[in-house]
Amino acid sequence: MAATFLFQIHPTSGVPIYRQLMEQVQSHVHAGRLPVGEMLPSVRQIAEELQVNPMTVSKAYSLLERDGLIERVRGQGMRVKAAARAMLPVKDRRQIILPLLEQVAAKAFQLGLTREQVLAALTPLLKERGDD
Amino acid sequence: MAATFLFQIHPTSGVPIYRQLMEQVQSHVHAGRLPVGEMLPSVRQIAEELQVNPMTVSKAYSLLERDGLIERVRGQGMRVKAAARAMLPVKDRRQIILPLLEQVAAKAFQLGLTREQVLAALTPLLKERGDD
DNA sequence: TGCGGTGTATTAAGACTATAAGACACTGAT
DNA sequence: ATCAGTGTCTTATAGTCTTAATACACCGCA
Repeated sequence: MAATFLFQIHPTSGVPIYRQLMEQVQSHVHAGRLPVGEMLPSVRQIAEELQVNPMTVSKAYSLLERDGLIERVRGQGMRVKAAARAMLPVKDRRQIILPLLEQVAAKAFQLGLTREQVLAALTPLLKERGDD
Repeated sequence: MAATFLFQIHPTSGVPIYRQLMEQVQSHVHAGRLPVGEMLPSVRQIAEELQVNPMTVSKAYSLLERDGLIERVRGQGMRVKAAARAMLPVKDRRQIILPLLEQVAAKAFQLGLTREQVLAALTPLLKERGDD
C-alpha cells in the first residue's frame, strides 16, 4: 500500500521508468519521507502496484545502490543507507528541484507567459503543509 | 543563427531529442514567436547547430506535420500552418505549461518544500517582460 | 527442514532512439 | 541546364528500454 503513495509513473513523459523511480526514491530520502534505515518497498511489490516489470524496478534499485544511496540486505530487501542523508545537506533540497524550475522558466518564456501568470498557475498546485 | 536561440537540447533529461524539438516548436508557435506562414529553420541547419542527426530533426518535423501544426513546401522547407494558431486559443497557452507545473508540485511535495520556498526559487528565474 | 519472502542473473524478444552515408524528387535562382 | 537548397527514403549499425519466464542464493520463521 505504501508504494502507491510513494511512487508514481508518467508513461507519456518519455523518461525511462527506472529513472523516474530513481528520482523519486532520491527525493523521498532527501525529504526524510524515507528515513535512514527504512526498508524500501520490495521489487515485486512496486512492480505489481505500478504494473511494471520487476527487473525494471530492480534496475532502479541497483543503480541507486551503485550511487551509494541505498544498500542491499541479503534476503530482506533494500535499506536507506546512513550516508544517504549526509550526501546532501538538508538545505540543498532546493537544489534538486532547480533544473525542473529552470525548465519551467524556459517554457514560460517560450510561451510568452508573464511571471504573474506562471506563479498564479503554480500556486494552487502547491499544497501547504505543517509537518517536516 | 536563428535556430540557436529557438531550440535547445537537454541531453541528460532522458526525453528523446525529437520530442524535445517537437515541444519547442509547438511552444514557439503558440507563443507567436513563430508566426503563421513563417518558414522553420531547415533540417540540416538545426542538425548542424545542435550537433544532431538530420533524420532526428526530420522525424520531429514529420510528426508535427502529421499533427497538423506545420506543412511541407516542396523544395523550400517547412512552414507554420494557418490552422496552427487556431488549434489552441491564445488564452490556453497556460494549459501547455500545466503538466510541467504539476511535475513541479509533485517534486516539491516529495522534497518537503513549502510553497514559499518553491515560489522564492522560481520567481528570480522568470524574466519580466513588456511585450506580448 | 520446509516455506515464503528478499534481490538478482539469464536469455530472449520486441520496440524505440539515434547515427551514418548515400540517394532521390523537388524548387528557386543563376 | 546547372547548382544549391529544401525534406525524405533507404540501408545498416548500435545502443537503450521494457517485458517475459525461469532459476538461483540468501534470509527469517515455523
